[in-house]
Amino acid sequence: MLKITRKVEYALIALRHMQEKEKDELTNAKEIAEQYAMPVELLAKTLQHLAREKIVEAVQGPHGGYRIKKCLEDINMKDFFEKMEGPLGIMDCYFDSDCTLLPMCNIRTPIQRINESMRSMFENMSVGEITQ
Amino acid sequence: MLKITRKVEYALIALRHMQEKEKDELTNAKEIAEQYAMPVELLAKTLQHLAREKIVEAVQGPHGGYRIKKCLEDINMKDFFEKMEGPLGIMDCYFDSDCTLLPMCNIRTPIQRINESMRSMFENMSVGEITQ
DNA sequence: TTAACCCCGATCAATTTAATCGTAAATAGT
DNA sequence: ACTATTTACGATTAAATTGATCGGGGTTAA
Ligand code: FES
Ligand code: FES
Repeated sequence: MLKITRKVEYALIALRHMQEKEKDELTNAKEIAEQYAMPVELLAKTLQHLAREKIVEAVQGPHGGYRIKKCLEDINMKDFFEKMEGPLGIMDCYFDSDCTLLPMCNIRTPIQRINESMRSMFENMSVGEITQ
Repeated sequence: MLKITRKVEYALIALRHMQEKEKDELTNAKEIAEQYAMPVELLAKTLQHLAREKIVEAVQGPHGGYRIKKCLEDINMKDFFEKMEGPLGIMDCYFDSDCTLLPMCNIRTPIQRINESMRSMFENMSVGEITQ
């Protein structure tokens, strides 16, 4: 309950790893995967996802790799989570079709409040802050 | 990602339902399950769990049922979540054996910060606030 | 003594998450 | 041009978590 996924974890670790390098220096998936004992393929996919989101830039071919593209201070964690995993809410009903599951639900309003608190907490936190 | 479980949802709905009744009035599992279209057995289990935690009181036998026991304003959501689902953290490594999974993890400290934020957010929120 | 409740562990099913696989496509070095 | 190294990406399989059901108990009012 209330856990983040491996994909997000791998993404953050990779970003931090890249951030510790020179600007423009490339890092390939294998290097990161080895260093942090992650399954290469899954990390690769994660990096590809980050590239699609324009957070990192990919360079193909031998000696290729990834480098950070966007300023990480400018991305907040809520957006980051949503880019990586889709809508952020403690219950699915927060989004699609207003609580269809429990038609008589009596905790709708308070649940929305919790959702807002959580979202705004992550909104006030930048990715850069996490990866330093 | 970052979702609460049905068990917690059912518990909150049940508590709110009970709170709308007279103090000391009993509600049985069947009544709640029917009203909110929940599987009786799962809700029953949830109520039993609440009883074990002394949040509600169970009365056995015919015309038995449950009633709220503890003042809900006095339980914070962090404790409530932990009573219902165990340790609360966005990553397992927050608890048992410091991040054994990724020995070289480079985001330990920031992850702890996020955990603390989340925990304190839920600590400053009472169950009563949610169930009104 | 029976019917209407609660109690609880064990099991099974469904969903979600994690990991792997297979096949491109790009490109630097030769 | 060929080859080795790298990213790209959908499809599939495996594992873990969550949700639901089952089967056997207790308790007690009527
Ligand atoms: S079903 Fe959406 S808050 Fe209850
Ligand atoms: S493994 Fe615990 S924060 Fe990274």
